[in-house]
Amino acid sequence: MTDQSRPPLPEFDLMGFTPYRLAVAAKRTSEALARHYRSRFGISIPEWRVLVHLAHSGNVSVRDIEARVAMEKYEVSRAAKRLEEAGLIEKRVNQSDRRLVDLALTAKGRLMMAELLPIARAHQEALEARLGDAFDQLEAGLTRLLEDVEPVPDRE
Amino acid sequence: MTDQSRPPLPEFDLMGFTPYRLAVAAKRTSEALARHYRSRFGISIPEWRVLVHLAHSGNVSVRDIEARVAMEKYEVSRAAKRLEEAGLIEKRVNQSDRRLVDLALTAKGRLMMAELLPIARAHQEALEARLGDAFDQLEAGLTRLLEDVEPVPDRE
DNA sequence: CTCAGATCGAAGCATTTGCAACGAAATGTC
DNA sequence: GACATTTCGTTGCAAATGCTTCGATCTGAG
Repeated sequence: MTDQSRPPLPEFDLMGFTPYRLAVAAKRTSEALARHYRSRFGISIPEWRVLVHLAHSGNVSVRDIEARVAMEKYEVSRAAKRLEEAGLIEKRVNQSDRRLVDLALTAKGRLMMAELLPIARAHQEALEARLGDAFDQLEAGLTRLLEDVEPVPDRE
Repeated sequence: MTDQSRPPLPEFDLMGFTPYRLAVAAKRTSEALARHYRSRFGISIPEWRVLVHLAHSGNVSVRDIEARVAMEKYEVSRAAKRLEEAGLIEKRVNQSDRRLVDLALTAKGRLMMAELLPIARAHQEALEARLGDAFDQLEAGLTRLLEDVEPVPDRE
């Protein structure tokens, strides 16, 4: 019943499977920084993404962030809720369209980001330095991949 | 209080941040296939990884899989539990070391993988074809990244 | 103006995840 | 052999996630 050799299964190497490799690479490269802002500020990755977006885009709605960052709207909504509870952002109903909620960093949030962004940048630079030439190749590949592969094909 | 312009925050572009780009790339490239085996067989990504490993490695323990695939042992354990319940693998206590649990595909599991592996391979080939030259660059970058960046640095 | 339909964001609910603690079994020490 | 230590795998519990539904608001047609 646990026959592992009868009909020869097609060879398939997970280590050479690009989606898998990308997942591992994503996890490894984000681990160190994520751990940092997690232990230092209690921030999760979705929250971090929202914060970064707010850091250079002033007032934006949940919808705006959903459109730009690769996040579902409920992720943005929940991240925003936690960030508001933590006093890092402020939510305000947009007066010209009251369905929209404008998000903006509070002073506290700005302070935190002022500390965090340089660290993130340093991480990026460290990664670039470590990979050397391979970094440019990686980026070229990623650029092609991200521009080409549809965001959500959504077929069954 | 929602002052978004006072102390000029460092510029930081999330779209150019490699960990973010990798995460998006990983999600997009795995989406289509994951949806496929999910709707067709009710398999999740962790389960898929365990299955692939078993497909070409005969009897292995949870520990073995944890070491090879980028998964925590509890993920492997839980995936194995679900796969056993689904009748796709069999768990058997290793007789020479009874702490170990040997995992192996059942006939049903082998049959499923015989159908799934060619599809996965086709996805891989489609991706390679679509990216063209950029694929080789991507792979070169990933190879460097994966061999170089430590699995779990684990510093505070 | 009225009302159907679309859009925005929040929330309920079931499932999954991460972490820590645990029991069982093996190993090493005396 | 007795006992502390380590290894293996599982599980309890709290938190996070994904999906769907919901209410509120806006838009457009008549």
